[in-house]
Amino acid sequence: MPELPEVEVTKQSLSPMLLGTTISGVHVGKPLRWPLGVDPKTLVGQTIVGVRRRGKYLLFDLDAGLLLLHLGMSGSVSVSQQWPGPLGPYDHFELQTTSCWMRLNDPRRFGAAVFAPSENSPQAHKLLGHLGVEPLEAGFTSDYFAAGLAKRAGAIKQVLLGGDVVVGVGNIYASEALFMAGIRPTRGAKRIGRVRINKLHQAIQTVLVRAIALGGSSLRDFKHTNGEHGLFQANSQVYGREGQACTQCQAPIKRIVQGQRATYFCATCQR
DNA sequence: AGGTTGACCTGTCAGC
DNA sequence: TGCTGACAGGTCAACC
Repeated sequence: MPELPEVEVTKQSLSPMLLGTTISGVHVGKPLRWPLGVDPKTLVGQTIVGVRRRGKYLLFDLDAGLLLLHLGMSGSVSVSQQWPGPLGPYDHFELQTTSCWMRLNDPRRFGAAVFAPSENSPQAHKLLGHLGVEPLEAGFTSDYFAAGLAKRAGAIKQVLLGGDVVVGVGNIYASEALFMAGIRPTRGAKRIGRVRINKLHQAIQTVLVRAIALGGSSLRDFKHTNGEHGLFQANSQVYGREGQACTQCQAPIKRIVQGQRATYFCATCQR
């Protein structure tokens, strides 16, 4: 999915429903990417005192510990205040609280629900420890971004996806931000001039903020907690538009593969 | 140490 | 209609 905007939109809708409620039941379905790491029963009785996002992880602060949810490629979360019926074949994790049910539905099972005793525990550190700065927080300055890119010889698209310089920029928004900044996805990160780095820094924030406002993208099966699809898809400038005319210059959009992932760009507008 | 590749798992869609 | 292969939002571990 689930890039930063989708996770952020999910967090925003989950938060008011879950905050302050107490877990009364936990159901674990088929194995996800990682095991929960604790007997589900130990979560019962704990109150959800915080709902946060870090990169593409949803974090639920409990009285004693932290629950991390990742949506992988195909995950989505639903919450409802009435019993949503029996678990479906792809509902692999469910939290029942004193006022609602929350389910993680994930056909491909690349997602995960993991318990960590604290944010500083090894369990949490393994997943969160290497993450770069949040693109929409104050730490993401263009100076920081330029310093991060200066150390990286690899293609800028793959550095963005790596998540150790800046988190949350996934395959769709990496293509979109690079188009907005006029930078070719294959360009070595350290070979981008400062003026263009500033443009990319701005483009990443613009693309993400816009996507959040539109409710996240919805290329396939992403759904919000209320079951509605996002609207970003209709706003895509390059992603998924191979062969179609560039919105700036009319040249056909190209598709290449980098690191086994599809990249879309305009060979005229992006250098 | 940074860069690259494979693996995880299953649904959908295009093409024959 | 049915089968096969390509492809899909992510990210870690294991290599060079």
